[in-house]
Amino acid sequence: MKSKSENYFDQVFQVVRLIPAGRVTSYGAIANYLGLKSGARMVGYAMNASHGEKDVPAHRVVNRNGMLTGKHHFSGPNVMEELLKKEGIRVENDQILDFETYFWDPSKYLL
DNA sequence: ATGATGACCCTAT
DNA sequence: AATAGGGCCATCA
Repeated sequence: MKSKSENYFDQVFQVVRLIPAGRVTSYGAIANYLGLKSGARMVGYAMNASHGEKDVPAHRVVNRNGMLTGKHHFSGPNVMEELLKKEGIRVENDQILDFETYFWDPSKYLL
């Protein structure tokens, strides 16, 4: 059933898996790196499929605003921020503090 | 095939 | 500065 669609998600999974611990990135950054014309929306959709994957730290992926928009999609309501806190990232009110400091740009680091 | 939804982003007022 | 709306396109019913 997957066919080529799986390849599309695979691209996103690859990048997300490459995110170093203690770092975060945004959907738009991934979409930009992969050149996804679809926009950041499909990146988030791919993350939804990442639920079945194990090595896909979706908690390290947040929106452009550094806000944990997808925290509700995790196993628990506060799982995402808890994971980020364990990584050493400060999270408050579903938003990452010093987001720019922890931001990890794939097109810049993966180069 | 159409309609509706969505872990978003950008531009305009 | 803050708020509102539109656009992008893949997946589901």
